[in-house]
Amino acid sequence: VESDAELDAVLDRIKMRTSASRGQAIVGSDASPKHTSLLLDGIACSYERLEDGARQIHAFLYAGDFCDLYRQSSNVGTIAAVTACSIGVIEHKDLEHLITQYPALRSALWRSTMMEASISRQRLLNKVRQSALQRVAHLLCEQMARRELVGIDRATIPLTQMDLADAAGLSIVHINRTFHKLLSLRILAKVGVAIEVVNKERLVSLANFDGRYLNMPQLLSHWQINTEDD
Amino acid sequence: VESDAELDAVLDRIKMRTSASRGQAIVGSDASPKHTSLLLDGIACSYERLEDGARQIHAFLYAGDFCDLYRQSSNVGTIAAVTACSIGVIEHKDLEHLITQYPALRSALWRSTMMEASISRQRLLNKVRQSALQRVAHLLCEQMARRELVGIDRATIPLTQMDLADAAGLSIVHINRTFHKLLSLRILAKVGVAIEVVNKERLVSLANFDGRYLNMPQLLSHWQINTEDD
DNA sequence: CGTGCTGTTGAGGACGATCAATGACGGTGG
DNA sequence: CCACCGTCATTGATCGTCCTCAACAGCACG
Repeated sequence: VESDAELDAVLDRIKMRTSASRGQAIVGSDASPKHTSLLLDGIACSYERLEDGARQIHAFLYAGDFCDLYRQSSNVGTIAAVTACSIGVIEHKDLEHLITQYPALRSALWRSTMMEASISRQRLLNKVRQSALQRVAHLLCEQMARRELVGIDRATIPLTQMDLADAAGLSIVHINRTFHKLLSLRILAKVGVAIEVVNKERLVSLANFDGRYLNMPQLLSHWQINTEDD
Repeated sequence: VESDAELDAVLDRIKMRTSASRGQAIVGSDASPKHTSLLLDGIACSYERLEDGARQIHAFLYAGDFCDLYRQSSNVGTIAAVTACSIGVIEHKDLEHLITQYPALRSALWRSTMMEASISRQRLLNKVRQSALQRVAHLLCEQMARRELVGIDRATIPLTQMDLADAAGLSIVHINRTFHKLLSLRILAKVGVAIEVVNKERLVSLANFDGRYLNMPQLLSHWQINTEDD
């Protein structure tokens, strides 16, 4: 998400690397750990357990995302691996040094916070009053867009139907039926446990997806811009 | 939302006051006006028109809220008066002067942006997989909490059932039935066109409402705090 | 060879949308 | 004063979407 120089500087500060496999927690409910986790590879998700035991997925994380940014704003919650993940750990102290050294870093962090906010707002629109078909389509479009931003071209999204269900807020059974409808429409295809998007145009038009909300930097108003140059 | 000294300074810069009555737009879809509107009195809402003509209300605004903060993050949208409103207009130039003069102002603006993000995230949780009864209850709890923050004690919320419907994403008909259920539970009462909360405890427990997410300042992590002292 | 996770399929039922009609109230113009 | 209109609230009936319960198939892993 950051530019080259800053990225290298950040990667330099990674003291320790961990890995996690599907289902394992990356960041638990520790109040305030002394370190920050940066997702280096794989897909993770930020979720919350509801009273009835259901799992509500707030967001999916890709390589380059700071895990704790997502947690702070959702107040409470867990970050867990969705696919095999590799995680870098950075000390808070080091990160703060970096921020004073590279002011652009702070803006980058802000930008990703804003992006997450924008995503959840967009989701809000799409969850209410939209059919399950559109919800799922939109969710998949969002993943495609995020993957592109991180430089992944493969049209294969390694999410299970359960992941979709928990993220879309629909029952597994209904996700399955919806999924099959998308199969019969030749929009998706099955690749083992993963989902392949075979007709992106139709997916986008079905979801009424407008990826612009993911590219916010230009859209930020003068106040945000102000914070960048001090 | 701001503290005394800053508030006075801001109010001092108000060049012009406008008023709007129910339904009138306060901020239209102007790309980038040269001024910023501050809601001084009344209730407004930030909404968006969907393709099918339905109105989706993103947020309700109370006295002290900057209208444009809400618009920037929802990308596009309109701010309209829900009750009779009084609006103060501030030039961008003046506002920027104020920000350099009172650094705390910037944090205040950020905080309210974050609060809005937090609200929409919370809404997301409550819209999906919650019954209409709980959705409405939660929405009303949110309004009560926001009103308290602004210093309004009256338990009478001047929203029509249509406003509720558009904000909750439910049909007017169903809102009406839900509303009557809340009446028969002795949780709400009718006061003319407005809604009165007669049993707040039960409303809160029904909605499973945890107002903590509205008081974010303490929750903000070190990165946010950093932006306050430079 | 059992156990667990994921996916699949059927049947019944709850919730909320939509359509349609009606009532209540306030304002406006004749 | 009254007829007319617009907004908001109310109520009934029907229907589609999605949930829940329940059973079962495929597959990996021990």
